[in-house]
Amino acid sequence: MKSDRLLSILLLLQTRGRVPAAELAERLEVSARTIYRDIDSLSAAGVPVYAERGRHGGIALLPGFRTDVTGLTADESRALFVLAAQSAHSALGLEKALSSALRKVMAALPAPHRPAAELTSRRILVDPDRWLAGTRRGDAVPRPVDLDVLHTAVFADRRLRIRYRHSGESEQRTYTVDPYGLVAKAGTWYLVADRRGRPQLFRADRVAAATVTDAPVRRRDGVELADAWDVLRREVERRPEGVRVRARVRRGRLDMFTRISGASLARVLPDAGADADAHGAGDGAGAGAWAPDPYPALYPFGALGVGGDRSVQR
DNA sequence: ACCTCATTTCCATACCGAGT
DNA sequence: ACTCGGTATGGAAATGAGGT
Repeated sequence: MKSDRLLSILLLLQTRGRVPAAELAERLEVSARTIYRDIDSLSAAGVPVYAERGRHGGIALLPGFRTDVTGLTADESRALFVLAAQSAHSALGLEKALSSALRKVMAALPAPHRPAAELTSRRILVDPDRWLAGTRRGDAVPRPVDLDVLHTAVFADRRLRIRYRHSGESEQRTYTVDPYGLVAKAGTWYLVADRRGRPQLFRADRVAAATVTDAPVRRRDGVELADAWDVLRREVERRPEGVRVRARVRRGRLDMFTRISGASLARVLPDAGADADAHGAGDGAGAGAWAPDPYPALYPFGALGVGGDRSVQR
């Protein structure tokens, strides 16, 4: 425990410069007295750490002192910061641990690697959750060359010219866009970019061709990938499109049904009675369910079967 | 000179393992 | 079971540096 804390202190000091003992104590959940003892231990171990008294004082490392405990290459460190964007950590209650781990990695990275790792965390997002409407079709993987070009434009801060095929259209359109970054949403890559100053989402596997231009990117002030993504994600999930479906599902399987379909059940119909055996149900009544506007999309076909109009609606 | 804030010193408590 | 030594931790007062 103590050795872990000593390492945390060391890396915090590397990252932040001078830090008051009270702040270290708060962050590491011990008393300031314990922090001072840890500083003594670090000092005894040969770490050039010193305390500065008075107003604006604090604990600091001698200028120029750094540890490099990772041995990571530039690409390896960038890969770590892509992983770090996953919300799964918060779902597991590991958000704090992740933040602490990243702080350690960032602090321990060789100085030349740090800007790239930091940039990666701002230009790449991984959102493992499926769209509310449950997009399942295709799951097409973009040709590597497409993603490479998009990737290059994002990190080189250049405008991008793309030929893009919209959903349901056969012809391609050409756009010049200002990329914020790439987002992996449920395994599908998207380019988040401004087109004529407005944020737009482009599925990477619908980008037929892409060219990185010489023109520098024109991003809106103060807008980061996460902000633009948040706006676009909400827009997509508000869209009232999709397929209206009425399905028969065993009552005991409703929970699994909504989980698999990725949709929220709008209404459970009264017991379908005579149709109860339609799927060989032995455990009770059938239930009709469909999703009304504004979320009418369900894609449960195949997995559970669809009863068509056999459900009874009162 | 006085005040504020950060560090240091002193002392007490808790816990653990080894020895009796 | 008890004692002892070592380690870790926290509270409170003292000390010191810098700002006004």
